[in-house]
Amino acid sequence: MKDDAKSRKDRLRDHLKVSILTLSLRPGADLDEADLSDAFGLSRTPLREVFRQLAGEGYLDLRTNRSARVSEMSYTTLRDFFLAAPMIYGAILRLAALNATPAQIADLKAAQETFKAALRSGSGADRALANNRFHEVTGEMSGNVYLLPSFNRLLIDHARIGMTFYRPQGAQMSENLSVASQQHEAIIAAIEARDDAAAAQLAEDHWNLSRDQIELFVMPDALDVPMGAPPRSKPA
Amino acid sequence: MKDDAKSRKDRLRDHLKVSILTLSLRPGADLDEADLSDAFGLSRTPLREVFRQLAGEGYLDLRTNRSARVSEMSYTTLRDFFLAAPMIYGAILRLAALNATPAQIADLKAAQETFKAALRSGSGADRALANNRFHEVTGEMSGNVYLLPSFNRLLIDHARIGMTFYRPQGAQMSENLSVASQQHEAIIAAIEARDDAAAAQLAEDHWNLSRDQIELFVMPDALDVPMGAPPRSKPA
DNA sequence: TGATTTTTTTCTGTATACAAGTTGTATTTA
DNA sequence: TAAATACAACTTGTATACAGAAAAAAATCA
Repeated sequence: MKDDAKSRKDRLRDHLKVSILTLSLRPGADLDEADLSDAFGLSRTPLREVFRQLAGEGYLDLRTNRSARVSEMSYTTLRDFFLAAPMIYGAILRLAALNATPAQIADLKAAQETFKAALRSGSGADRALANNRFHEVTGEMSGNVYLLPSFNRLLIDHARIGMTFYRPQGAQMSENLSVASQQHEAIIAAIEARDDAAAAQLAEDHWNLSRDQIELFVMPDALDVPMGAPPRSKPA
Repeated sequence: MKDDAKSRKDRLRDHLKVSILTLSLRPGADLDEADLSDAFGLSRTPLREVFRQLAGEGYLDLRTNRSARVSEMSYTTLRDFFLAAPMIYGAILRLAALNATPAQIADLKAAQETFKAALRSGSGADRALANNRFHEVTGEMSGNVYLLPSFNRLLIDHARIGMTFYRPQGAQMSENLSVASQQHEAIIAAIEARDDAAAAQLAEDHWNLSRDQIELFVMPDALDVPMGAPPRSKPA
């Protein structure tokens, strides 16, 4: 049971989280208990406990007598996401500035270094995971148990939305990512200075950047699309 | 396995939820797997799955190789609660007004009837549970998967805080409960009228009433506290 | 051939047995 | 007596076997 500090259960949990966040496991995908049981050397009992926990965190959907599924992403969820994200992100960053500990600030800087490395040489998945980790740390900093469940739920789908819409390697996107990185630095500075107003403002800016990037791909070149528009066209 | 529509698992889940919300199971209380297993005629495997789910919803805390515990309520959580509740409640009620279906409005009216019945003849626990159900329905109405996790987490502790601070049967409290009931009616009206601005305002009013009631017992007779001024003074 | 029913197979849900870990108690030692 | 250690009782974690439900495949009938 004590494998090497990290139990097989933890490894399975991490594997599923990463696979889901990077869309390696697609929304709606079925998970086979027997396969995973084999692959991770775990019996079905602990495996199903991991499923239940991940379902609670919003990674999976469980239906009785049916296989576990990666939680869905629909048009509706995107709309709900746009509605909830600015509010929660602002509140979390404001609280992060007020409550961050030195150890957490060190974590945040480390996360930002990883993010910058991923920008230089990493894959889209690496970027998404590193960005996800950065924001997870801000959540830990806020330390508010009532806001965290929603915040973490948002982060899951933000990563997945990012994987969807940040994929094409346009010049506009490189520029956006560079700005995002600068905003991360500014966020770190605001938190270190305990400047909660600045942190809240940066949350808004950071969100707007992300939102614009998403809209760029949801509404390609947003110009007079006829009727029955093509699913997606690549912007310049 | 198919007992009578409601499985033994569901019954256990409901029992634990009610016990925790009404403080019949106190924050920090240890849960014995063998006892519950006996009492509900369930083996430990499904029982532990229920534990994991309830932990995900914020009812329980799980620690490896130690017994499951009812989630704690500390001074800190109360502070975090006061911070997060107004924001989330407002957003939920606003969305509820915009998205409620006729069936959900019927549910809400039924919940309010139960609440009024509990006010007349019920115990403190009955009132807390009926009030909890009323607000749960507003959460369902909002239909926003990103806000619901935090909202439901807040509702758990709101019920528990209510059980703590609404206990003494003063005249002030009866008056407050009567006002709360009237606010519920107004909330129903605003939702039926799809008036989201009114719903948001009512959320604020309803929250303020609840907050004042809590403060009444946290700071009894809150008169000119000398040094270290009180965190907030009661509005007119 | 095509639709429908029956049978087979596969997968999920639960019970139970056992392994590993924790806590409390008794015993030893200084 | 106080601290430390060893032992015993108990509790949690995991594997496995089996029961029940859903899905897939085969067989039947029009």
